[in-house]
Amino acid sequence: MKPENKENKKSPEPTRSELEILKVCWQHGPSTVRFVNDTLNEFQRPVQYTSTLKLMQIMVEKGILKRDESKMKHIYSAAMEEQKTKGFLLERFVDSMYNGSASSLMMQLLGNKKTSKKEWQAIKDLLNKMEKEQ
Amino acid sequence: MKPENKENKKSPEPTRSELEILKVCWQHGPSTVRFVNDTLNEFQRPVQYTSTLKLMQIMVEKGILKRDESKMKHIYSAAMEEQKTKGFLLERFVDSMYNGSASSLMMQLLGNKKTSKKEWQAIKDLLNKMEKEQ
DNA sequence: TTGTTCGTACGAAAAATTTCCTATCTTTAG
DNA sequence: CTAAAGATAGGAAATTTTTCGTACGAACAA
Repeated sequence: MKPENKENKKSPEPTRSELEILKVCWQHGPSTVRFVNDTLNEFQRPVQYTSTLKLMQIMVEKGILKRDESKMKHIYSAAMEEQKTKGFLLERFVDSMYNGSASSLMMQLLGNKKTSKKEWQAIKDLLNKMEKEQ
Repeated sequence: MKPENKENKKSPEPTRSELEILKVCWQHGPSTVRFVNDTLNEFQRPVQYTSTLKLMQIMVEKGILKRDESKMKHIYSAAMEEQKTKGFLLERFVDSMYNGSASSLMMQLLGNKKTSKKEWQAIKDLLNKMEKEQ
């Protein structure tokens, strides 16, 4: 049996630029290259159309995006769910930075000035709610 | 006044490999290249001595590491505190992945199977403690 | 029809990151 | 003293990531 080198890719492991694109697709749903590129240019940084195109093509090869080629304007969408991917990345982040300790990360988060009172309240509410549901 | 191009580097922005090295320095304190390299080889992946050396030299240039050259075996240590750097990276992560919403991240974290009951309890305790101190 | 606009494909250049080879110096063992 | 081991420095190669130029087809307005 020849080793098919399509399924056994370990991790999606999006690069930084790929993540930018992924986020647009998550946020706006299936999109054309034009739309993604416009969005990046408006909210992130100047980037050429063909650069975005190329990256998105590569992401299809890697299995990070899917695309519908039935029409001329190809429609790209995230191949992996937002929640799953974010969860995976978060887990890696916690493992790598806080030795897998979620509460350590929490402490950092709460000690962070950028965490507003509103956020803090939201977190408390969330905890309370989960406690009740437990 | 000429712009001195030493202080106004925006972000430390360590790369993945640099972060590996940083973590060793944080965990074990000031270290020689030899020690860091041995540690990486034992716990991370095979890597040549001079590769680690080169990277650490670059990190000194970037201001990510400091070094004491007074003795032959240079001693490297993290230039930025662990907490500060982790906080910065966490903030970037939250901004990028959860639109800056710490509570969103929390939800993801708590929904994650990998967050054990022990962790969950620790988080609750932490929240309670902070509430009292507030 | 014809030319302009907008789309994809593809290769290659450019930039960033990572790895390692080689030279040279210091220390240490014999 | 000499050889071997271990250290740094620096350049260059290799890899990965990102950007873009060019070619060419499809749609569309005139």
